Amino acid sequence: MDRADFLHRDASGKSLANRYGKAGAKSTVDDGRSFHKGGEIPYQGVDIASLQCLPDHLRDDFGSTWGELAIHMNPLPSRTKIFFEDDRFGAIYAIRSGSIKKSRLLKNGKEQIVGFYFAKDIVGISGVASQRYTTTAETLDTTALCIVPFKLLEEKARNHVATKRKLFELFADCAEADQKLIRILRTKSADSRVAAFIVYMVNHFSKRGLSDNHFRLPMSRKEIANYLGLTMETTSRSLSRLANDGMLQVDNREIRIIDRLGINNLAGVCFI
Amino acid sequence: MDRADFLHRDASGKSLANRYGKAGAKSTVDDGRSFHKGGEIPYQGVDIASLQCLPDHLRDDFGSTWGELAIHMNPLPSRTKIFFEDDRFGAIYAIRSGSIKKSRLLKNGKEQIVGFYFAKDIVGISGVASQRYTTTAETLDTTALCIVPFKLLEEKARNHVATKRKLFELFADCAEADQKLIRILRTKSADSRVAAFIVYMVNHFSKRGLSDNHFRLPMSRKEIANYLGLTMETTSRSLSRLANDGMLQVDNREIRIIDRLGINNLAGVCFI
DNA sequence: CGGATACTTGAAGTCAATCAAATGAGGTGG
DNA sequence: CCACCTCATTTGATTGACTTCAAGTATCCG
Repeated sequence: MDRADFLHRDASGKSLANRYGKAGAKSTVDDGRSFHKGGEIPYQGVDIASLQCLPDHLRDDFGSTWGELAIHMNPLPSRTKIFFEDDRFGAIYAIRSGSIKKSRLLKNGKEQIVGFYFAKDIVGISGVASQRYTTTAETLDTTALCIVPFKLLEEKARNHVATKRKLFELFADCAEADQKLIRILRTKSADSRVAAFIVYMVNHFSKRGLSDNHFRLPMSRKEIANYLGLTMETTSRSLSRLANDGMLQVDNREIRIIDRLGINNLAGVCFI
Repeated sequence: MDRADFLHRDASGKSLANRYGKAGAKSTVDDGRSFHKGGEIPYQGVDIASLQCLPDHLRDDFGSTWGELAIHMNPLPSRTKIFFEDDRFGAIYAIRSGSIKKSRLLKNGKEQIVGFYFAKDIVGISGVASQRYTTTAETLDTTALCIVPFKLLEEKARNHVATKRKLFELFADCAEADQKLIRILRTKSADSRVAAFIVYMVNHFSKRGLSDNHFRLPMSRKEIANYLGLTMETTSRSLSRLANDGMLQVDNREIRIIDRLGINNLAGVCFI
């Protein structure tokens, strides 16, 4: 079985998450090992105690709250599915680098993108309520993850108030992301939606210590359009318009913000 | 202080929920008593053990899981605020009869309606993560509620697996409602959005033992439009069109479904 | 280099927002 | 009980924005 078969679930195959979902706390490491077995990316062992594994805001005062629970994974290639909608829930995933899109498969076979996630984000938590992942997660470029088996986390949360609180926060973040998308989709103007998307992206990146005026989009125009409830053409035209109006420089997927105030005003309509 | 002043928060006033939020498990009953103090609706005492208070699906095999935690309230008049966005979270509310809308206040003072709720629904649970209500809840007509102080519920959930599971379910329902709205808002056609709304309403009612082909809308066209991301005029026109096409009978707020299949097909676009 | 895919741009049509006005329903006070 | 007022709703006409269909250009990857 080659890696593509393994990672991209077919009729009989199982996604990464499904394997982790079935793993007890004890056997998690072994499953982590088997995940990359025979893959092009060699498995280099589990860095159980790695503090680099998890984002700063997930460490407690001793610097180790979740690090000791997390399994440090080697980078996954672009367009790798991490878990599928309706897969049994078993772990949450912290992004160390790269990017992920979350989507739902509609009954007509089309996908509905419900969010984009980047370094220091956590994905998969929304599955805890129903014990199944509510979305499919897929890498947009080479992406390094930490797997945090939920059973361990839950156990820790039982006696550790800070962990419990953090779990609740992650939950609240999920809901807030949905509300943000609802606000965007209620906005009529395509330009405002696109501006809101750009502002969201740059805020997200700058909050994480990256440049506050330029970044590279890891997703296609089609995917942006899908997320924003527009067509690819309209999204492209909006970006061109924003560039023509001197608000942005657009060079393929490289975006540079020229008129931050203008963009904010335009995006503001989404959040008024 | 008259009731209107008390229920509709002004600069110094507090909503019902804020009072409950500050109440400990012990003093909840007293706060419940004080809520109606001086109001036109006389307070008749707390029906602690009332099994009628909560919907069937919130009872365990012994018929009393949540009933013993709930405070049975007298009906509130139409257009009464139950809790406000950002109020301190303290209790969840089970609707016995009537209807509620949940909304968020946008920065420009406009409201954004995010959901409608009816008998046997639960509202307020989304506040648990951030310990603040994430929306404002308001009755649309005369509405009878049960208040379930969350501290008691949480305590029960600690040792009672079924309660814990039910809490998770309620959480998942919240998220699912958001996803439903996202699907609707991504739908281009106004007719499809309105059809989806009608289908949602009738399904909701028929699942709860009411008629599966007619019902009365408790909310205005403006509120439907707000929820669906349309204007009032477009919503009205869509309803007229559906009526003209022989799918519905519309008499003011009374709706009767004539062509269930046609409506479903049209609405289906929202859920494909 | 060549094929495929991603992206941009153009032209035309459709549909919802907007502005405007008329009608209908509900509530109030005489 | 009716006149009157207010607010909700419907309906009409117009305008503008987004989609759609179509063609051309750029970029990526072997």
